[in-house]
Amino acid sequence: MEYAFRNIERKWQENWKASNAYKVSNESTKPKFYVLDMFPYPSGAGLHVGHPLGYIASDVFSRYKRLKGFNVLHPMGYDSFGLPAEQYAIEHGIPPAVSTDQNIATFRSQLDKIGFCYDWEREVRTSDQEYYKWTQWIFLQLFDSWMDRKLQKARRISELMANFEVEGNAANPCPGEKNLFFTAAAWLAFSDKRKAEILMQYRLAFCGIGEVNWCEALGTVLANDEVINGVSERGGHPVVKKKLRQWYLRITEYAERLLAGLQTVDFSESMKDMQSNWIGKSFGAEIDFELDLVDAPAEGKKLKVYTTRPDTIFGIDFMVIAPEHELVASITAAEQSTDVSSYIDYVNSRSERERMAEKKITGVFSGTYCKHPFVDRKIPVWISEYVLAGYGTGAIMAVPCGDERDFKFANHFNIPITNIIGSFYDGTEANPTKEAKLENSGFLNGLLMSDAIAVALDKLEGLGIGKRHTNYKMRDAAFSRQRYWGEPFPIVWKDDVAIPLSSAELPIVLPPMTDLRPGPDAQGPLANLPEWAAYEGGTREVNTMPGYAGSSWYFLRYMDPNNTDAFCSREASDYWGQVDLYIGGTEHAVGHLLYSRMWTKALFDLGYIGFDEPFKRLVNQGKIGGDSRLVYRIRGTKQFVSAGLKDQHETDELHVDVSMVDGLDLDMEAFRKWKPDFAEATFITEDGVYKCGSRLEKMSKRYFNVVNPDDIVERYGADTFRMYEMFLGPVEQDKPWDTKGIEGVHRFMKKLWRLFFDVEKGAVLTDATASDAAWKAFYKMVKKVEEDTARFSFNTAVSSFMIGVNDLTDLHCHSKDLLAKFLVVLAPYAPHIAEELWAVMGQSGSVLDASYPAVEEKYLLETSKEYPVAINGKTRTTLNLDINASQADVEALVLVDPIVMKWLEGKPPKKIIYVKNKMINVVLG
RNA sequence: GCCUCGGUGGUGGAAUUGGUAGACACGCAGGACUUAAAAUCCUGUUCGCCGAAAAAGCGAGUGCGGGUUCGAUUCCCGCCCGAGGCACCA
Repeated sequence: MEYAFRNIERKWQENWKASNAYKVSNESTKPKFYVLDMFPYPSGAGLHVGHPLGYIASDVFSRYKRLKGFNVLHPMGYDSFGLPAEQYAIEHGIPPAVSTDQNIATFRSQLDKIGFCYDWEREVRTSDQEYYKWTQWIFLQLFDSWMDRKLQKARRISELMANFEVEGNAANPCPGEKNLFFTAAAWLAFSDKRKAEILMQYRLAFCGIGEVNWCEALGTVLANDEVINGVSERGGHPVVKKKLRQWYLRITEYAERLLAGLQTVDFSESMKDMQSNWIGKSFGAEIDFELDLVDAPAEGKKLKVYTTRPDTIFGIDFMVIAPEHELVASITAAEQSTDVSSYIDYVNSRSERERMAEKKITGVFSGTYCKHPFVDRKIPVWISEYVLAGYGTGAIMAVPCGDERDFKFANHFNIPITNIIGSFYDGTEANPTKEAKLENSGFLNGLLMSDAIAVALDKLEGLGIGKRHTNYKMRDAAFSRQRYWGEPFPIVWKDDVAIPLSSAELPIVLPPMTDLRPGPDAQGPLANLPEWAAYEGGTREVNTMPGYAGSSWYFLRYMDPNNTDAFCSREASDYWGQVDLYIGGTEHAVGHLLYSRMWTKALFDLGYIGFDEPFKRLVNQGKIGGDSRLVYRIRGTKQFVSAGLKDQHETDELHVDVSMVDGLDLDMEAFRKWKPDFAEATFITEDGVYKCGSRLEKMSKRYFNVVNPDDIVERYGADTFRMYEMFLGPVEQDKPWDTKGIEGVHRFMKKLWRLFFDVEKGAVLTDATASDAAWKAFYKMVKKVEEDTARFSFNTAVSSFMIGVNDLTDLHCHSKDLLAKFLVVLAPYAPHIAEELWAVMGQSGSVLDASYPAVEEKYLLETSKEYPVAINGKTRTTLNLDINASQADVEALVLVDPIVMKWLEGKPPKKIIYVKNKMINVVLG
C-alpha cells in the first residue's frame, strides 16, 4: 500500500470540517492559549509559497498547545478594506466589494489546501458591515475621550467639560493648542461653537487642518509612498502639499505608555527599537531668550528654543528658527526684509522630497539679535530650513563647536565659533561629546558636561527662563483618507461642528458606488453622492477611515465574533485576554502594531477590556525569496546562449518562468511555446543542455519566480509542504525557496509510511512492544521535538523527526504502542498523515485530541559515554567511559590510551581536564 | 551617519549553558535492484597534504586581525561585508 497523500488529505479535510474539529468554545475548563496570525490583505495575486510560512508556524504551535491540554484560539480573517481594490475598480470597473469577495474566495481555497486548524466560524472581514459597525463604534469612543495626563488615562469628554466648569483648563492644558488657557468663567461664557472647537483640541480622535500630498492632475490625495521624488508614482504628475481638513488619532498622548509598555512584552530587540525610535523620546529643556529688537514689530516676544544640551549654553553663537516659524515675519528687520522674503519664497518652492534629497546649507539672517542670559553677547537669529517647524519649538540655539549641523552652518556663513570644550574641539569639526570639562562657560566652568546638564537646568528653572521638557518625534496619526473603500465616519458636520452620530445608528453603511472618481475640493468619492451625504440639515463626513482602522482591533473581535450588542463582551475578552503568540512580518513594526497597541490602551482606559497590551509575544517570520531563472539572448538575434558560454557573446538577460526549468536546465520546447516572441528561438547549449542563470530576489510576478502553494500541495501533499516550509530554516530568518529541496522531506514522509505499511505486504504493524533501543530513539526524538517546538525552532524539530524515523527504520520497529505515540508528536506538523495512520491503527477518537506523550526518562539513562579526548584542545580520539567515572579513573585510563601516549612522547602531561558528560582534555607540558 | 540583526561546506542549514564544527536535508559522484525507467536501498562527499587505493595519519578551517581560556562558531577589543529600520529630531 502506497502513501496516497491526495486521497488521505482530501478525506481528512472533509472529515474535520464535517465534525467541526476546529471549533473553539469560550467555555472550557482548560487553560486558554491565543495564537494569532497577522490577517492578510486579500490581494488579487493570491498566495505564493512565502505567505503561509508564518501561518504554518502558528498552526503547528496551536496544534501542539491543543495536544498539551490548552483551549486554543487560532482564528483567521481578512483585512479587506484598502487601496488596491479601489484602484482595481477604477481600472476595471469592478466594484471593490465584488473583487474583494472573489479574492477572498481564492485565498480561502488556497488556505484550505494546507490544512490549517482555523475555526472559520470566527472569521472576520474588516469590510463587513457587522464588523465595521464596531470599528465606527470604537471611533466614537475615541472621539468622546481625552487623555488625563496626570492619571495617564483616557477619560470621557463629559468629565472634562465638568472640570472646565469648575476650574477652567489650568489643570488640564490643551494638547492641541498649547497656548490656550481659560478660566471656568471664560469657559461658561464661550459660545457652543467655541466650546466644540476647544473640545476638539482634546479629543483622542479629532479633526484638524493638516498637510496632504495633493496631485492636481489625478485630482486626488496620495499617501506618502505613492509619491516618488515629488511626483506621483502613477503617471509622474507633480504633487504639492495642500492643507486639508483631516481626522487624526492623538497617539502622541500615549507616547509615554507606548514606550513603557514595550518593557512588558516579548518582542524582538529590533522590533522594540523600531518602535522606540519612532516614538523618539528625548529629554531636554525649553529656554526663553529675550529678543533684542532693532526695528521689528515683535514687541515683548521671546524666542523659545528646545535643546537636549543646556550644558552648552555658553557656546551659543547664533539662533536658528524654521522658515515656517510664527516669529519669522515679526522679527525680520527692515533692512533684511528683501533677503528674508526671497529666502522664504525659495524654501516654499522646494518640495519636502527635494529638501530631503539634497541637503544644501541655506539660510538667511533675520536682522535681529537675542540676548544671552549669562554673558553680555548679542546672538544673531537666522532662518534656515535645517530646523524643522514640527519638532520641539521650531527654533534652536546653535552651538557649532558641539553640533555638526551648526558647525557646517557657521562655516558656510562665516559665523565666528566659540570654543567651550578646550582641546576636545580641534577647529575642523564639531565634537558632540559629553565627556569634556567646560571652559568659557561662566558658572559651569570646570564641570564635566554630563554633570553640567542638571546644573544648567536648575539655574535656568531658578531664573524662570527655562523648563525641563520631554519631546517626542512621533506625530499624531492621520486617520482620514479621501477614498471610497474604507469605513465611513459616524460624523455629521453642521455649521463646521462635527457631531457624532449615536451608536444606535451604526453601522453607517458604505453606499454602493461604481464610479469611484474623487469628489470636488480634494474630497473622497463619497462627496459625489450628495443625497447620501445629506443628513438632517447637515452633511456627512465624506472621507473614510484608513486601512489600519479595522486592523487595530480585529484580535478582539475573534474572541466574540457574532456579538451584536458589543464589539466583544467583557466575559470573552476576560477569558481570552492577551494574544499569547502573534506571528507576522516586520513590515507592520510601526504602523499596525503601534495603532493596535494604542486602541487597546484606550479601550482598557475606558473599561471595555482588562489588559492594556494586546500582544504578549511577537514572532516575526522571515520572507521567502524567489529563486529566479535567467536566459541570455544574443543581442539583436533570436538565439539564446547557455549560461556557461554567455561571456563569449554580447547578451541581454531575460527572466524565464521557473516552472519551465528543472534545476538550471531549461525545457527548451516549453520555452518556445511560452511567448510568441520565443517561438523561433534557437539555443547554444552545453552538451545539449541549456543552463539558465539564477538569482535570488523578491518573489514577484514580474520575475516569473512565483511558486504557488497549490502546485506544491498537488505534487507533494499538504503535510510535505508544511514540513518543508518548517524545515527550510529558522522561521524568523529570510531564506530562498528551493523546490528541489522538498524531495528530501517527501522521502521522509514515505519512509515514515513504511514503518506502517509495506508496498507488497500491507500493514506491518505488530502488537509486540518495542525494544528498549527503539524506545530510546523515540523518546530522544520526542524530547527534542517538544523542546524545539516550544522555542519555535521548527526546522530542527523536523530534522529530529527525520533522525527518529531513520533510527526506527534501522531498528525495524513496527510496534503499535510506540508508533501510536509517534503519531501524536507528529500531528502538529503533518496532521493528515497522522490522522490517517491513527485511524488505520484503530485508535479511538481523533489524533488532534490525543494526549502528548510524556518522555520516559528511564529509556534515556546512559551508563557510559563516548568521551572525546582532546590533546591541547584538539580532539584526537574517543574513550568509552562509565558515566560516573572519577577524575582518577579517567586519568588512569587516558594515560594508557595508545593515541594519548603517542602525543605524550613519554613525558607526563601538565594537566588532565575532565568535564563530566562533556569531554576530556590532555594538556601537554 | 545612527540603531538592530546577520556572515559556518557546492546549497539550505545544525551545534540550546565556552566542551567532538558541519547534525538533518538538497545537490553531486559511485554502486545495488530492474530489459529499462520510476521508486527504493547502499557508499562517499569541508579543503589541503601523504598515498596506486583503502585505512590511518598530519595540517588548515565558522568574514578579517588581535585578545581571554586547558579549550572559542559561542566571550572581549578593533575592522570588513550584507540585510532591515531611522534619518537635518537640535
